[in-house]
Amino acid sequence: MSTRDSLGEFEQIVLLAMVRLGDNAYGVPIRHEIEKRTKRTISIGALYSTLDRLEAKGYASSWFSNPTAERGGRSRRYFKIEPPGLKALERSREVLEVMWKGVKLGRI
Amino acid sequence: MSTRDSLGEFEQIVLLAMVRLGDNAYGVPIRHEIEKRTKRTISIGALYSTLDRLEAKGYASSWFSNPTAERGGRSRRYFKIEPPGLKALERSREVLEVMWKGVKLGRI
DNA sequence: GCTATTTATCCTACTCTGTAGATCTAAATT
DNA sequence: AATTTAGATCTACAGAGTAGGATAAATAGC
Repeated sequence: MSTRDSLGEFEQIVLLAMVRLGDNAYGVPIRHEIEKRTKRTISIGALYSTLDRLEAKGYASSWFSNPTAERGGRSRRYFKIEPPGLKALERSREVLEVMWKGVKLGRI
Repeated sequence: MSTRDSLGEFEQIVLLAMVRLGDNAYGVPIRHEIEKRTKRTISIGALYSTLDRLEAKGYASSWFSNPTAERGGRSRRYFKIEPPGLKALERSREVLEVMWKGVKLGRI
């Protein structure tokens, strides 16, 4: 691992979507939440590989639900942010905050 | 190029350092500004390769100064953010803003 | 029961970004 | 001319971002 240990931008976005969704955080709604809020489409692959990496780093955990009674059967893989993920999110926000502090782009 | 066209986190940080420094934005002070504000060390190589990439994408421009009268001779390569860089910075900020909006990590 | 439909995740492959630090350049000082 | 100082370049690799086709599993309808 690098010495850096802060998050990439997309990792932040995915973690935040997870936080926003709470108990309903699995692949499909996570993707939907990001697309809805950021107005940009994200591919399925982009999402799942990021989720896998977040889990591998201990920033999130996942487990499978029993299938529901709705049509369409594959089990959902639910995600939850873990304490190191929370810390990393905070650090990332702080770093950008100190760099932005006082900057007004309009005046350049 | 990807379809994404927003900035990586470190790219944002470097562009913001450039903005903060105004007329004094060349390698050494850029690095110093980032280390001072974020409290993390960054390697010389990390900085220059990012600067090169930002320039290649048209987000920044650079030019060489005539050497000054100080000891230590190599010309400074000054950097300036360009309009597409400003736009990209704004977009990146907006994306993170909508994802953060209303999130309170303390309550998780 | 078999097939179509629906929901959802997995897999593979590739490009771009992040990171490191040794090396190279060139002027001013001694 | 040797040393010191400021500064940029180079090479190489690890990690994050991106894309979409393939796969899986359940229900609905016949």
